Amino acid sequence: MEEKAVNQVIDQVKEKFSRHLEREGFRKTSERFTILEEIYKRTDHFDAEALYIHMKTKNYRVSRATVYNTLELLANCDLIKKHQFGKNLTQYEKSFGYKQHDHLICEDCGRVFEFCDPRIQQIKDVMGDVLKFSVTQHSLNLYGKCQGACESGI
Amino acid sequence: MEEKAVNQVIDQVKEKFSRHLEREGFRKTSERFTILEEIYKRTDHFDAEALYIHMKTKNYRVSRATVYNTLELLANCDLIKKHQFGKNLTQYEKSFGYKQHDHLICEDCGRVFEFCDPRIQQIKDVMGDVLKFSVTQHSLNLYGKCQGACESGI
DNA sequence: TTGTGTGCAAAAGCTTTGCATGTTG
DNA sequence: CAACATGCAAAGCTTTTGCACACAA
Repeated sequence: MEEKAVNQVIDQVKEKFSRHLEREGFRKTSERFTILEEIYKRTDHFDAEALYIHMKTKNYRVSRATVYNTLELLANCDLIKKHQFGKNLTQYEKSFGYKQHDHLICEDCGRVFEFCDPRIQQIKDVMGDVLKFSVTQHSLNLYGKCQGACESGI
Repeated sequence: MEEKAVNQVIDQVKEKFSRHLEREGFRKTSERFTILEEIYKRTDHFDAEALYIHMKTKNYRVSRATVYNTLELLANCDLIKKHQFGKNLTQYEKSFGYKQHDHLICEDCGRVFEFCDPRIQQIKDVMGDVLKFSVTQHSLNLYGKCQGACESGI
């Protein structure tokens, strides 16, 4: 059953978050776990405001400040990943259990697609070596036009 | 002489900008050319506010609105390139005559370095093909720590 | 002369901060 | 119960917009 799997993942990420908060000496508040749960129940890419609205819609009593605060904490323990897709707006995606991937952004419809290519890892390794730079992370975005859904007017 | 070369480039980019404005039916205002000139006299990466302050310092009478407007025009004709290096702030760099390159950003000191790797072109080609996506541009940033200047405390 | 571009200031959009109150450890 | 987290609203920062005036075509 699909939902069972989702719940399993939610248990795992809560556990991981819990350990992170403990390790760093932060408090385990209900808001933090609720936000994490809602993120993992939902899909794909979102921004802070959308998440805030979502929480409000579900009648949770949270503030923007807490949303931003929690997103920061979750990013710090790799439960979500921060992105910028060409706009001055931070977008997030859940990252637990996801394999490394990069993004294709359609300049027409704004949709975000994902892809993997091992060459990016090679670039990181080689460049870190050559330039005496310890690379911790990267961001690769390809921009263009999706010839599928978008061009057929969907 | 170094300065002579700079002036030659400035003449070339003004010419290119002029043709672009003509083609698109925009007016050739002194502000637009002055901003272009100041960008090409200066170095590397900058943001809109820094450029605005720079113009003010030089006693040019310009507004932020015109700076933003002109940056947009220059980006549209490939005389400058827009970037976001992990902050919600658009940064720019002159791009005329520069070969394709990507960026390494030091998470400690914020400095931006450049590198080239042909593999990125392969990724663009292959992914565009596989995913039926016409890739027009990309952005690849590597984040980490520069073991040189930064770690020795400079 | 006509209408686009400009300067200025105000507004908008995303994010952070200050403060009083609530909750965790 | 002490310190940290929260909610709320205000402030901050980057970017955009509205309007009257200036100037390119």
